[in-house]
Amino acid sequence: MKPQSAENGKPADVVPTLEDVARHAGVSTATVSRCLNSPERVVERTRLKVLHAVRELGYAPNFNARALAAKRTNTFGAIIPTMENAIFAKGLQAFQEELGTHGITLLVASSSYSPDLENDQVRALVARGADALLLIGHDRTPETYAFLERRKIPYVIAWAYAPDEPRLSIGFDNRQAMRVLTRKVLEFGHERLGFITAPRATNDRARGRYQGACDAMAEHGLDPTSMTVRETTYGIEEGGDAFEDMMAAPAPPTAVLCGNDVLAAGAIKRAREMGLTVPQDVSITGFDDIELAEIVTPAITTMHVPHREMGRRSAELLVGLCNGEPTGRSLELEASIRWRESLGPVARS
Amino acid sequence: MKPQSAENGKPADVVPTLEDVARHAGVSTATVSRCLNSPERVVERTRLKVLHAVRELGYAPNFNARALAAKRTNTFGAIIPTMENAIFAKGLQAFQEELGTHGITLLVASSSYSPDLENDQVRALVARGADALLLIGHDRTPETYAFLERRKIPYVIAWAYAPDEPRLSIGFDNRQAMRVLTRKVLEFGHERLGFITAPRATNDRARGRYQGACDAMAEHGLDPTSMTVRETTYGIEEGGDAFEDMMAAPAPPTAVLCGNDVLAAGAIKRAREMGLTVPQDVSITGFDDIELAEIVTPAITTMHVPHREMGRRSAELLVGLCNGEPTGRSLELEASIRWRESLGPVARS
DNA sequence: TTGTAGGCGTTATCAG
DNA sequence: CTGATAACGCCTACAA
Repeated sequence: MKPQSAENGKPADVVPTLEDVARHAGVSTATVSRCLNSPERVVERTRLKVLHAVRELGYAPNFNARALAAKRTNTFGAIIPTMENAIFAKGLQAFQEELGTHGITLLVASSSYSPDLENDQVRALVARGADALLLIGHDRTPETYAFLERRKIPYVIAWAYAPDEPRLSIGFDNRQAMRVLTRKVLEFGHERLGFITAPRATNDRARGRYQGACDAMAEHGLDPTSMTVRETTYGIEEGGDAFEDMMAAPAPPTAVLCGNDVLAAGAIKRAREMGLTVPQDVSITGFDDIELAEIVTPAITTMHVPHREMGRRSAELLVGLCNGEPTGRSLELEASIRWRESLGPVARS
Repeated sequence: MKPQSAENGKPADVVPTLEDVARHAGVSTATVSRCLNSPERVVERTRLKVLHAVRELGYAPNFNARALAAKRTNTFGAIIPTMENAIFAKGLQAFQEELGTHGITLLVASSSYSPDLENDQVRALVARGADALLLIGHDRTPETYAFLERRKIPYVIAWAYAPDEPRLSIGFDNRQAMRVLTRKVLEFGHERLGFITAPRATNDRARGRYQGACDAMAEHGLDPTSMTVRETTYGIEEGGDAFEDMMAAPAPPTAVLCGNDVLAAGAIKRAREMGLTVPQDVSITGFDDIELAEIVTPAITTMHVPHREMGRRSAELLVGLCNGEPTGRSLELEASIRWRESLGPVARS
């Protein structure tokens, strides 16, 4: 069965190319190309003719061929650790919106918190012609950084601003933020603290947050090592398990700090199931301020991070970089506490 | 400043090409290409030599060029209405996992529930060489369908199985599912129902769910038009607003059905803020069974949809289609009620 | 088993 | 303002 024609009588299953359009319009391929890319460089009459042919044939430029020839794709890539929860959704949304105003398309990949997978994703995105990349946090394999440098791909690190990291980053100081939050917890009179964190080995944000809590304890004259720590993967259930486990100790914490809101939501849920009242029996705090934090009962007192601002600024910076602007500066944004209901004074024992 | 050399003394800022590798290894480009794509067709000795050169130069194939020449990208695309909440996350995850086992990469785009935007995304993905597409629901512009047909792009529609739709789809019957859920609500003695739905104009799932509720009412001898309906965009707050508005009526509903869990979560939250107890004062049901449904207090009685199964099956079907298997059949999956706490008997008045 | 060479669909450089 | 024509980086018959 040979390619024939569609029901409308037009040639159908041949994907029209520039050349088809050119022939159809009686001009050269170069002219068609110009019509599409810099319409002002061709006279109205020809332009109309060409545009007509384009419509007639249902022509759409082949992106791959274009990228190959033009060495620019107007596509940026973003690699986030996970799409499973909303932690990065809002920031990414803002990133995309800002890119949109510059006519740039966004490709998203998720690494499942695996540096090796992230490395693959970076290569895949770059191989696809991504002009620039948005990355989350500083921790990644040296190979990835080496690859990025060698290919001279502009990239920015979001969700983390660390004063001592050399790379271009836009975000907040995770360590400092958690230190501030922990101080508040301590000011409520809590002395036995618990800390539930995501795996820290390859996650500088999680590490920073943990260290921030330790900082605050030390400041307060408490021994950081007295803090009960549970490390667990993301997830409501996981957070709950860690919490339950922690509360089974002879002298359980009176306040449990969670490295993120998902974990905190899990802890709160489990507390309820265990018959504990939050914050009367135990205080729980979160981090990130995703929608979940407001929904849960009691609502989570958490650290609000500037999701949208990070996304928007990252886009601006990257666009600038691609247009040859001198490499911008890292940008520190503010995170601030959102007071809600899950943190209260220590219970009298 | 001219391209010089990196710290390791190797040429650096030139992106290595097949030809570079070939020269470096003392073979032809064809051989290098074979080493990468069908290693078994080249003897060990040469292969090692080539692989060494590849590593040495940090070579990574240019995807666009490859796609251009091979006319196959091993890339599928998925366009979902939103990434802002978790509704599609789990299914997409499963889709991606299944594709991964076939060596296929996934590109994701989100349409913000706009058919026009979706049309753009489809074209963008196809222009980028997507071999196949995952789409959500049946509603989209005729242009989009026409484009897909003309380019002969395999695609499958997920999240919706409608017996009377001709296109290949994998999902559940939204209408039937909501009808079942509504029946249960009615069996609890509720007669004044409220319905909060996402915009139905360009969303067949939302429409189906609404109709299902009407079906059940009619079955039950109730007038479907007596149901209070509020249509609102996705979002916790929006759901809350719709709920509050609805409850302000002289004879407010005793049970409010929500088109999805996000809306239901908003309703529950607002109910609490209004001093209403769920389900004693008013029952609320959701749809989708995303994580949120379990977290909220009270936990939402909702319709569980086969997220992962839809994702996995869609991937299998699409892979088959790309390998020239005869076009598969649409597949209806089951949705079933998850009983939790937000639905109870009608209050005595 | 390996090399040669043509072509994939665009863009960009130069003449005309 | 428009038309040849040479890249772009890779794949794949076809030959050797």
